[in-house]
Amino acid sequence: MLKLLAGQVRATLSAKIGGQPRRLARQTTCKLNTGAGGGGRAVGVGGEPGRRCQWKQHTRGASSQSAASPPCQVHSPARCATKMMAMNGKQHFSMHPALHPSSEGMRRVCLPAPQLQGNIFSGFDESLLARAEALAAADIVSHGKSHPFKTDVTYHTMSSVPCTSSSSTVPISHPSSNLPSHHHHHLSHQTLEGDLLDHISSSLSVSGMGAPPDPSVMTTQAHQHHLQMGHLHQAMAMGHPHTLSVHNGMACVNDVESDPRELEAFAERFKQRRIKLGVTQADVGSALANLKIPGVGSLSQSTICRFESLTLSHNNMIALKPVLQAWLEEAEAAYREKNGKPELFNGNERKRKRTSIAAPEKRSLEAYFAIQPRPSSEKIAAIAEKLDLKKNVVRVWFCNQRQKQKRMKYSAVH
DNA sequence: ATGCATGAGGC
DNA sequence: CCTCATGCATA
Repeated sequence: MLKLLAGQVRATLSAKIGGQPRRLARQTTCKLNTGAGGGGRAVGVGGEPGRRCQWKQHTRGASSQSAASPPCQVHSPARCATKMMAMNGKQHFSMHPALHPSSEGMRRVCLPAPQLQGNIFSGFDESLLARAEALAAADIVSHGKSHPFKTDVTYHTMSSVPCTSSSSTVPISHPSSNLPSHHHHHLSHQTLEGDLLDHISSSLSVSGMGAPPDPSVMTTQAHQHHLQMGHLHQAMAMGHPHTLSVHNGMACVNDVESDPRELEAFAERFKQRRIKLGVTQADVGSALANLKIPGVGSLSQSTICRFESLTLSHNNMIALKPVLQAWLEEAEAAYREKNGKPELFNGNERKRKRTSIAAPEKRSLEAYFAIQPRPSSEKIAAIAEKLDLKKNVVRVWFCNQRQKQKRMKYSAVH
């Protein structure tokens, strides 16, 4: 099984890191950030200067961006298009279902969900919307802030999975999309408005106070998957931390450890060592391209930061770990030898404005989200209209909110 | 450290 | 149109 695991990891890596598409299937395209925005799945490039973290990172940073990453080079808008791929092709290893951790499932399971009532009313209409909004507002007034839930959920270590990686590729990934409903009901739909409203009201208020976690979404999805896994594993995972050796071309990555504890420990260790080396998150991100690991390009400061703070999905953490581990080893070796590392500094110009949703609107969105995390297009349009926001902004907000919910964060809780 | 966004890969 | 991995822009 190790092999299997290893394979998986690899697959994961390739898929993600490599810029390859998640399911490996298609390859291609790396997209890097082309001009605009963010990124897609490929490894993009980019580091950024950002920093301001409290730790010491001195800000120097400069902007970075490395130039090209192996695969695609990046930075420019259209460039890359094809290429890449060389690497790995491996892929598809399928694991036994049992092995898979399905991160999603787990995650969800563990997540605290704030209010569930939401599910019950899944289809709210205008009035419901209005209600939610009103409630949100009221809520606010009454308690000061009160959002129903906090954004990130935390993934608790324990639950996680054993081995796993699920690569995004195969297994796990998507449970989600359309999930049916879980137990309770989604059935209702508009009809029950009255009742729903009442419920909602209560729920909202409740949430305001306690902010219970919302299981709605997760629950659903979780069900889809096996929720099981909860604990099982750790055992295996621990084994070896092998580092991944990624020697040319082949990465032997076997880090199988998908043990959340391991990941958590690694992230922490990574952060400390990085700081010790005096390297910023942005530098690490851009330096990754220098590792020349096939399929691995640079990453942004954001991603490194999220890795360290464990705010990436489980799969993503697992995929990135070997790469970061490789960098760390190399950087420490270089440090010992006193070689400065090459890093890269580049500067780039950027400009893209970020829309910012005002607090009141945000509160309303949160209220809606508590009721229905996955509003239909129509609902989104209705919400957008009410809040005077662009529909796409609202849609993206919901997507991001859902993503946040699923985010992993190991908290030792439990 | 995070919010809003993009885009590949999927249904 | 969603999910997921990521990134730019920001607080």
